[in-house]
Amino acid sequence: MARSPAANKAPADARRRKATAVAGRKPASVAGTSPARRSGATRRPRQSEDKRSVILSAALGLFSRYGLHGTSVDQVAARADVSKSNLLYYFANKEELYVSVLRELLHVWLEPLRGFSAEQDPREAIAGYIRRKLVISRDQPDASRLFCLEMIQGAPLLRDELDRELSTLVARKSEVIAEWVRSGRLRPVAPHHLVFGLWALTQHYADFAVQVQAIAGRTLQDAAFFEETVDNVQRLVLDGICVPATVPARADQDRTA
Amino acid sequence: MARSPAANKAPADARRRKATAVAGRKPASVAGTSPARRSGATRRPRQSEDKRSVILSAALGLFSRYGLHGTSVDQVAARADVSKSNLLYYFANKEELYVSVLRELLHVWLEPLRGFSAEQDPREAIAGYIRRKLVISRDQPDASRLFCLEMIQGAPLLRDELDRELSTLVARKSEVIAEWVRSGRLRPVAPHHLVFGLWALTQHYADFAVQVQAIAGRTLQDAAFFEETVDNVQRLVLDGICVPATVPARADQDRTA
DNA sequence: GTCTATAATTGGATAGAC
DNA sequence: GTCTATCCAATTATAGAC
Repeated sequence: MARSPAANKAPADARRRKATAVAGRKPASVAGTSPARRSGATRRPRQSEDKRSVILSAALGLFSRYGLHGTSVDQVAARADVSKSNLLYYFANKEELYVSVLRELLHVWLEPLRGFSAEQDPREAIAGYIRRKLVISRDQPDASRLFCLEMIQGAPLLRDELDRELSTLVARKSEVIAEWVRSGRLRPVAPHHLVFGLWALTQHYADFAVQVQAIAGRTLQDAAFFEETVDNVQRLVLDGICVPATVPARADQDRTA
Repeated sequence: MARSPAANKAPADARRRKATAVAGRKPASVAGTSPARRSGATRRPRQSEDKRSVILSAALGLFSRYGLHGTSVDQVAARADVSKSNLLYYFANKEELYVSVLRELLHVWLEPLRGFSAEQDPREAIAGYIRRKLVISRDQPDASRLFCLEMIQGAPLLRDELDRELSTLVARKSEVIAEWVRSGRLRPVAPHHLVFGLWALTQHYADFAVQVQAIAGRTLQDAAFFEETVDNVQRLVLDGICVPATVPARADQDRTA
């Protein structure tokens, strides 16, 4: 299967290109077989850029639903409104296309987390983070789903980035959370688990949208449901981890207490 | 896995229609000649049952990682230690095998939720539920992943069951949660969102095990990490939704307010 | 029930004209 | 850069002997 880079029986030169794309460490410069990859040094004509991004976006839509193997390049080409061979002019092969999509994803996906810093009020920072992540789940559900797909499958094509970019970022932000806890602004919580919980709670609404739809009858596309979701998730998390002082007094509950 | 006798029996005609919503594939004509499915009425020799379940379990392992399209029947056969054609004697085609796996899954997946009833103490019920779901995430991560995969893809082969079994069960249990809220034993929370949150928080550790491993360096297989996870998730959820009476230290809040 | 072919088709990738 | 026409590998599924 095409799962492991050099573990199949493709022709030699084709495999060479695949291995390069998959391993990802090396500067993915491919010998002049195809002009698909010659970035950086020379500027690319605008038209090419546009077409590439059209293809990438079509690919995202399909890969995120059917996976790498469930999607044919024909389908991507059709959706991007280019011919199959033209697509293969821009991306040397299917796997390179897939990885290209994934790379863009990782950036978007991590962006909201970069904002965390110890100076912020944890309640505001976390509430804002939840909202931002839910906005992404609402506006870019495909991205979330593809990321999830890739994780489920063991991230064979993203493992390097995972170990580097992602885990170092999380390590830094966990330190921020730990600082919030130390300074008494947050209840004791294992930072990693809080991060996992935030991801899980917010991405779920994109990844399991079908299930949410089946049960709640609505998805994040519905404005009211979106706000309802933001509110519920925020309260679930915050009222669990914030020190009691930061919990706004609820008059009715004070009366009953 | 659970060999429920009446679990997954579809009549021969179901085999014939294998047109799926999956990426616009056209139906492959199937001549309904294989004896793969003749159940219920006649008892099946034990050996057949055993072999079927061996195949199903092999299929789960592969489908859950690589998806329906990412897995070949050859691979399943190899993993189950049977020949490909022998496998196709037991399951008329690849899709029937896949659906058979999914059906068993849904049952396991929903089981813990059935326990909820209004008479229980919500705190105990929910804490117990979290632990049970995390046990499943630990012991049957493949099942969780395959379920997730199917959801991401829009559950094309499970949609009926989703709309029936799952959503009616959730509707009933949501009523239980609502009752807990009404009786003041739980903070105000939208039942659906609580259910989604519980699922998301617990299944995340199975579905994103690779990410958890990359960041935390451990998975639920590690006993200490498992208990740490149970504890953190329980606290996150419970201290968020339980009535303030169960939350210690309200005194300072009154002072600042 | 199990096996050895093999039919039948999909789909990734290339060649070469323009 | 783009297209048409292929090539060829991978796989599903079937036929039919034992």
